[in-house]
Amino acid sequence: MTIKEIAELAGVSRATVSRYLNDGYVSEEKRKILKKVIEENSYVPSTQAQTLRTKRTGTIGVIIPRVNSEAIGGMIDGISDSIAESGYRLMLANTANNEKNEIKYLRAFNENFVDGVILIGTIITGEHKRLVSGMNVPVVVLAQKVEGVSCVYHDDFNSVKDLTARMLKKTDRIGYIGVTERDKAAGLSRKNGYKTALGSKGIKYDDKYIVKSDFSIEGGYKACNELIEKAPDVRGIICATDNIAVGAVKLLKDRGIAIPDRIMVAGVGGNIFGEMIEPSLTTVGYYYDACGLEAGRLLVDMIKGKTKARREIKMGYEIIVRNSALI
Amino acid sequence: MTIKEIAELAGVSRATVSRYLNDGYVSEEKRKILKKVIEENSYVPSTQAQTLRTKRTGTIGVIIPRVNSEAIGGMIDGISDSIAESGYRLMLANTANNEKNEIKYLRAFNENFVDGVILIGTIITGEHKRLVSGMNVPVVVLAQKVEGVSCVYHDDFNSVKDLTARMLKKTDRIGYIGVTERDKAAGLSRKNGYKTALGSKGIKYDDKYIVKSDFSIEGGYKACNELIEKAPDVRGIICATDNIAVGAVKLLKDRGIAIPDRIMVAGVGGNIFGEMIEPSLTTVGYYYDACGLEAGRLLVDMIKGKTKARREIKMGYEIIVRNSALI
DNA sequence: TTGTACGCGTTATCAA
DNA sequence: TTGATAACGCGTACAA
Repeated sequence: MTIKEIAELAGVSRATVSRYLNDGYVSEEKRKILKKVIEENSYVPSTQAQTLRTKRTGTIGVIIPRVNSEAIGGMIDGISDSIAESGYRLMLANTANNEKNEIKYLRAFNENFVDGVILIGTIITGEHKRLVSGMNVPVVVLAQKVEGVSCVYHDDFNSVKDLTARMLKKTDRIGYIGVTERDKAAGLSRKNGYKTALGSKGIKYDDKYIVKSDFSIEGGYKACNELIEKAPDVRGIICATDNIAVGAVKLLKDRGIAIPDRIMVAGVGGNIFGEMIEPSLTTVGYYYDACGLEAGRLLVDMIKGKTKARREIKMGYEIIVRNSALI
Repeated sequence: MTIKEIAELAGVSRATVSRYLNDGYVSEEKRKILKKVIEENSYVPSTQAQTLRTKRTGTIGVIIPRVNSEAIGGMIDGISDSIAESGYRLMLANTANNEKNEIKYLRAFNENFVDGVILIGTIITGEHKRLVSGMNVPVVVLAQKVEGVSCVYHDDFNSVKDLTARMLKKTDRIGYIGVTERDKAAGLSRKNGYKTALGSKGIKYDDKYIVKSDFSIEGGYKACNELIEKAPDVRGIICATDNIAVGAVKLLKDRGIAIPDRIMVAGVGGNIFGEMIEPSLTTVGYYYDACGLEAGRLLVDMIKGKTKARREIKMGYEIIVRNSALI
């Protein structure tokens, strides 16, 4: 079914059908006929043809590093909700943790397909920034703060600072298991939060208490082992992610070290499995759904031209105290 | 940049540019010029216009109940991989666990946007089946077996039958915590697996050992309590999902019942958190990634017309024995 | 091997 | 209030 056939069936011109569907500047009489004909033939306009004419695709592209993650799942849920409200569709591009793919999809989205892009970032390189600045559709970066680009991000810095400060009330000897600082959010900001908390209490930052891990549970396991070898006097451990914290807890249990009595452990992320493990995990919770919602709204505003000005939205957090660190 | 502008810049006709981009029936000389002009202007053809002409959108629609789940995440990863190989894009429709939304998106995908649809199903109603049969793009149902429709699904029946059979070597008094049987896969098939295993050993199916839960951890917690009240002599529990099993484990621990010595517990799904909890969870693992991969390939074959015949693909499973049931 | 000309299904302009 | 008609960007018979 095309608009032409509908027009013929209804005995009007294509233009009238189009008007009926859009502005609605049509006489009551023809309106009735059209309603009937369209319903009977269950006619739906071709999105492609519409896009060709109007340059509006009605879809939003979301670039994600992977889909199999609670945090990302939550953010996508939020995005889905907010853009569905505004009648947009969602197109997902999964980069499988490959920076090159991010660039590729940014390019693709820039040329076609979408009216706007949400990039759930991990590592944002100079090339990313350049590309994003030059895009001809609006872009919102999610979960990373990027100078000069609209973004919605978690308060990685203050949340870890808070977490560390609370643990500092129990002990001065706190270690840190971090991740690559190329990831500004999970790597750099969280570590800075830890450092700043130490500084506020006049404690000197000491490399002896710092180790690095990848994002896996096994990574956390190994890193924790390294840490307690380097710094046997450590009494608390802040882990940059919950995954790492789970690995750390495992290692400590395997070595017969009492949690939290001998060593406290805390993670970051608020993952659901934190409350399933033994002991349950003290952590920082972020509002993933709300972040996605906010990003979706911001982007839709930008698309509709409501918001000319760039915006940076920093979201809140909550400290979730459980048994691995009673702080 | 349009094909017309490129043509002018290169001093050829639009048709030649189009041929260069598609069939490639162009002289070496013009080929060189075109390559240069196209690169210099970083020209990319408009997908909408292409679609309008060719009726091919180059994208595949995936309808999912929610995104925040390990199983679904794994399947999407698999789909992404396989369709990216074939040059298709992926469009995601999140129904937020609402059957009405599934119908809505099926309709939308049928009219526009996509060359094929993958439906990750939970509850498949008659309306679903009718709609799917009448679609004018190919459809593959994932994670549910649907008569008369191409589908890729887990072996819910045999996996739970196996699991139960192995537990039956330790005890005859096995309870079952199930979910709604409107979900044919997680509800009906798994329960039938349990029943059949009992039958094979000549044990009479007894309602006393059966309770029902929703899909949540809390649901499992409550259901398990109900079960041990109804059947205090139960020595093993099969849970329809890992989530439920986690709740059950929690309840038993709270009531001071030793796992697995007094009561064994097993789940279904192979979720990662099963190995984090204490005791670690015996479960059935499915190959989510592989399922998604298979579904993607099947759909692409159907789109390209290679596979006229409907196919039903049943995927394998593995029993993962951990500490909650040493079977 | 190349170019002309038409059509895909819409929306937008303009004159009636 | 309506209808002709052009235009969006592309692919493809067909003729050259």
